Amino acid sequence: MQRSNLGIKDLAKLADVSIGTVDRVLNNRSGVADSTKERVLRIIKETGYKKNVVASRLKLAKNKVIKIAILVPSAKNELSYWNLPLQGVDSAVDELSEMGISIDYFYFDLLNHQTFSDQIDKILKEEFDALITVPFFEFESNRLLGKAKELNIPVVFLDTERDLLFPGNFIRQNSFNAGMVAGRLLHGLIGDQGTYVVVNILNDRGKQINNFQRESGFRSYFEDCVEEEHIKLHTINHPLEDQFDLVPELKDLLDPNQQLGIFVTNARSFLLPDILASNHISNARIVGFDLNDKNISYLKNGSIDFLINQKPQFQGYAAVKGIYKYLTEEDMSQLNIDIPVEIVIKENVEYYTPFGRGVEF
Amino acid sequence: MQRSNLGIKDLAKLADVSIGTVDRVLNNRSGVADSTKERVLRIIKETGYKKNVVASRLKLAKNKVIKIAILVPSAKNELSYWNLPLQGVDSAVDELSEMGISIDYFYFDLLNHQTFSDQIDKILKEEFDALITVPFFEFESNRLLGKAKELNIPVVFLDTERDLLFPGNFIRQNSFNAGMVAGRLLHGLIGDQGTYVVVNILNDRGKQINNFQRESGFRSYFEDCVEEEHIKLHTINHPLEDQFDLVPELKDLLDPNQQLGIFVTNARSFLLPDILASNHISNARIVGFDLNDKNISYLKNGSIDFLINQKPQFQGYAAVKGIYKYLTEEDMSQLNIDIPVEIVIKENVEYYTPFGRGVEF
DNA sequence: GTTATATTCGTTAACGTACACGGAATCTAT
DNA sequence: ATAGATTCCGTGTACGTTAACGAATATAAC
Repeated sequence: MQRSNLGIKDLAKLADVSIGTVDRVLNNRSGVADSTKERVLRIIKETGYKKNVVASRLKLAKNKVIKIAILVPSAKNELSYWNLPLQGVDSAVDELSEMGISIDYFYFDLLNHQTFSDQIDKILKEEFDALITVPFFEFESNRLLGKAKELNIPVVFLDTERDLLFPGNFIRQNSFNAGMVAGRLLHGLIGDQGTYVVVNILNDRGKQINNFQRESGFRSYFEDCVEEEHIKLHTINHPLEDQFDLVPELKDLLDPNQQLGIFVTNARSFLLPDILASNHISNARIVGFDLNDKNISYLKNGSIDFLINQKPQFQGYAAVKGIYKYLTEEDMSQLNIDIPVEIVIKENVEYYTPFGRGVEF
Repeated sequence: MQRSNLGIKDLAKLADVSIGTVDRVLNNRSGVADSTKERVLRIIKETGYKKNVVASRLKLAKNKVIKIAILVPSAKNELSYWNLPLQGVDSAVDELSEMGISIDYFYFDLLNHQTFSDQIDKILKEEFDALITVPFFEFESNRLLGKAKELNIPVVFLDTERDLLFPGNFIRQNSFNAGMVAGRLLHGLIGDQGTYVVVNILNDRGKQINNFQRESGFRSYFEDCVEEEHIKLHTINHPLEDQFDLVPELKDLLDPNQQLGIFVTNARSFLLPDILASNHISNARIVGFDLNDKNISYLKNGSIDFLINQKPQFQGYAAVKGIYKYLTEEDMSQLNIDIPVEIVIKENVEYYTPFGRGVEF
């Protein structure tokens, strides 16, 4: 890291031109002779010049605000998961407010592809500098990436990774890896002799990419780590309904002499403890995802053993910061982030909960 | 958050004075009549003006560099723990380099109080704007805080919290809480029937505050959470020697029919697996602290089950950022931080290791 | 040789804050 | 009454970057 700390003015002196010319070279604008351009470029390389982003944004903050759009599923209520990335986004925008940055929110309906497409079109028309969204619809995501590539607008996808026709930027947890983590945690609690159940609680949209990957990672853990003998490992795919009761399916699987390990592949692990209790199943351990209020309260009373945090607030925060870094420094390194698979238990949950002890996300 | 985004110039216009006068009021310098001062203050309040820190630092970066000193134990080698906070410090300084900030490193000898005191005196003479250090010596830490208070220099302590005569700033993990976390993790693996051993591996300096607090938290977990029946819970305090062998003490405690849960209260949990193996003890589970290379390699091969991360790099990083925020915005909120008790296992260790997948500390 | 048209480059005024400098007004002392 | 001190406040420059403006030179067309 070459912290030379010299400015455009010094470059000008060294290259024996004016700062205007150096500026033209740096922002490769037209109107500079090839010979001088070469000379200036040489000086830039030799000195390891790095532009002062702060001064640059100070100048530009008024006229050239960086406009970011975020398009997420419309939330049913204020406790919705999708408010969390938005919180992080707000927090980053607030931090960068002095640098001239603005954010506009757009929403689509998870059950309606068209609403996503319509919003995308609207956003692309309004000349935003960057877009944050989710890759839930494959076809539409591909269409988006194609258009964005033409317009040279960076797109960052949150929450889920998926293969697309163009390379995309993803800020999300590796769900396969998260499943492996869940595998070890549950295995540690239950041991080789127990019965294991992967519970996919499906909503209107059915099984999502994350569910598949988490289950796959979970199974992979047991394939890798357990002496090949037959671990009893089952899967239940259950639609989410008003009167929700897993037990008929569970009962067949359950050996009362064995411990039961339950891995819930989404945020609805809070549904399990009551069902288990009402059916007098007491030897079960649960690992689930996400720090929603219900999950947290069951974690605190011991009904849920582990929660895995995918840091949704941080995803939004990091997306904005990454975009800012890319647009101001042409550094793309922060546009692709593997969110740590954070393990949360009763004793450390307060660090991860909003307004808890933590300062980070 | 009132993002009015108006500047000192707008304030001046509103108050019908010049920007110079507004500046004098803001930085409460002398030379402004009470009546106008009052008027300006009213405008400031009404508009919710917030100074543009970035522009301010741009102006001051050259002449008024923020000078920070960091005083840590001298490292035996490059892999030493104390290089980690320094890495974080460097990283923060790098991030803030455009804002005019500099760091100077000082070292003391952990076995010699006097070296600490001498370095403190040296630092205080050189007119630093802030100091980062560790509170390992009680008397000397008190002396430091007293002097720093006089000179109005903020001090941030890393790694360990301790009661001192003046209120201090601490960026550290709550070790009691970390012990509780270890308790639950080990209890989950071993269950009520096992034997538990807290191992304090002592070096030249004996038992440290963190060791006490971690053990205390660990014991507290079992008091709170386990149905009062007698959990078998023992403590071994063992000096660190070349030929280190815990087993004589362990053997007395060990029931071959029971699982053994070992909680190592410092970073030396890597010493245990070999000792256990050479004595044919195979039913032991280990929870330790810190992501040093040896611990990580045992974590990866399954000899250690959990490691607790206290994010030493982040501690250094956060200290510098907190000091910067305090000195530029008079916001002390980032000078006291409870580091999350991060749970690390084989499957997620790569997120926490330097040059791993993570972007944060 | 004059005018038009590019091409290349220097000058300068911002962005918001800090602070030195000095001007103007009021007050004190002789 | 006038010099000097004091109080109050406005002006101007600087931080590093950007970009509009225009000056200088070269090339082309008549």
